[in-house]
Amino acid sequence: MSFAERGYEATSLDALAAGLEVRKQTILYWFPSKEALLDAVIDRSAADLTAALETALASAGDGWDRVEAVVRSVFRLAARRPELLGLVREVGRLGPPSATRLTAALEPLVARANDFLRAEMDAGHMRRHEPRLLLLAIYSTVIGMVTEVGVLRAVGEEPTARSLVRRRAELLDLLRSALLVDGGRREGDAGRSG
Amino acid sequence: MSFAERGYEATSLDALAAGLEVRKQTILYWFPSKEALLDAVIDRSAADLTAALETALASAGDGWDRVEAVVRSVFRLAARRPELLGLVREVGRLGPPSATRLTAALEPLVARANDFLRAEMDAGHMRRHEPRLLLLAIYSTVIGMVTEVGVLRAVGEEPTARSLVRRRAELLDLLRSALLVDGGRREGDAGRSG
DNA sequence: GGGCTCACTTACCATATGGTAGACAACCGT
DNA sequence: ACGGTTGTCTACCATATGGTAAGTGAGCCC
Repeated sequence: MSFAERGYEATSLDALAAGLEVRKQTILYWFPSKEALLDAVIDRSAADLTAALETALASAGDGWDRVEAVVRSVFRLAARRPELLGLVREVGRLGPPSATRLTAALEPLVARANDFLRAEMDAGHMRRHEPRLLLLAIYSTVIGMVTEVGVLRAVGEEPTARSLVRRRAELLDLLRSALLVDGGRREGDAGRSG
Repeated sequence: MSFAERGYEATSLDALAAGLEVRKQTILYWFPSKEALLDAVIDRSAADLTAALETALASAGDGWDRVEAVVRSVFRLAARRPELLGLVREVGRLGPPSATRLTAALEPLVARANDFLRAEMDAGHMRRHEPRLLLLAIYSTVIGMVTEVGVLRAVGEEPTARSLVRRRAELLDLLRSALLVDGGRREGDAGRSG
């Protein structure tokens, strides 16, 4: 869906319909309004995203493997269905009520990630951080590495498939260094342990 | 400028004019078109951003201090002039030609950052990474930590001033772990200094 | 075959938008 | 005092947009 590429406001129903080789009224027959269409797209995307991550996590091991599985899954989506991640980005920008809908749909994933991170920290595998802020940071980085085509070009990297692989490797490297305890240490020892 | 908040397409000249307590035609008198206005805003924002970072860097020390100075500067901007960073995000999303204009205006900063990172890596202070991709990652994380209000709420953090300080601390912590050699494990080659 | 629903279409509309044309008042140097 | 410039305004306009109303034809059920 080109809501993700051109942006919601910039995408007219006529343009959308033309892309589907259909008249605008056909869209309004299936969806009562443009916003309802967006909601439907959000629901569908959230479901797809959840399914993809769920699948990836199902066959993943423990600990760091799970982080890596999620990242790889997201990058696979970036290659196969870039609109999906673009939509997440776009909806986040639109703010309520659409953003609320999306975050609500993804809340279970967030909660799981939160619990996971906390558990890993408690187990001493990961450095201590505020899990919520850590999630925000990881989210931003991953989405950015995957969707920021403009910035990518600005730093002189063309958004090819090969580049995507490089970015994935780079990102995993960074995350490992940032998160894993045995991937670095030395910081003021974690004061507050639950 | 509310281009940053509501988005370029979603911001009408009338709305803009109303905010300025002026008629739309006054805007079109000073700027020949809406896009010209955007360009002007971009130029101004890029200049302000550059000035802010330049100032921060001028009184910063060496090595990691410089990264920290930049991050602190960006967070200060986030508190004082949130539209500035919002605009960067928005323009990045708009794509060419506006994005090209912005990236061109910020290119000197990018080049400097690139050189800096490479030098730090060569000196063995930072882990080896592709500087360009590293920049992309840092950019995404910083902008995200500062502008992703929706995601912030989604993870259960209210975007207050206090939260901003927490986010800054968290981000600096993460960056230190991720980037610094002595903040992490033994990386293959690069002889670790100090 | 008549009625009915379904998927989709054409016709149309109210509104909002970016932009043009030109009036009008304040201010200027002479 | 006056012609010109400057900044803002009112009056319009062409177009695009989301949405409503009203068909139209294919398939189906009896």
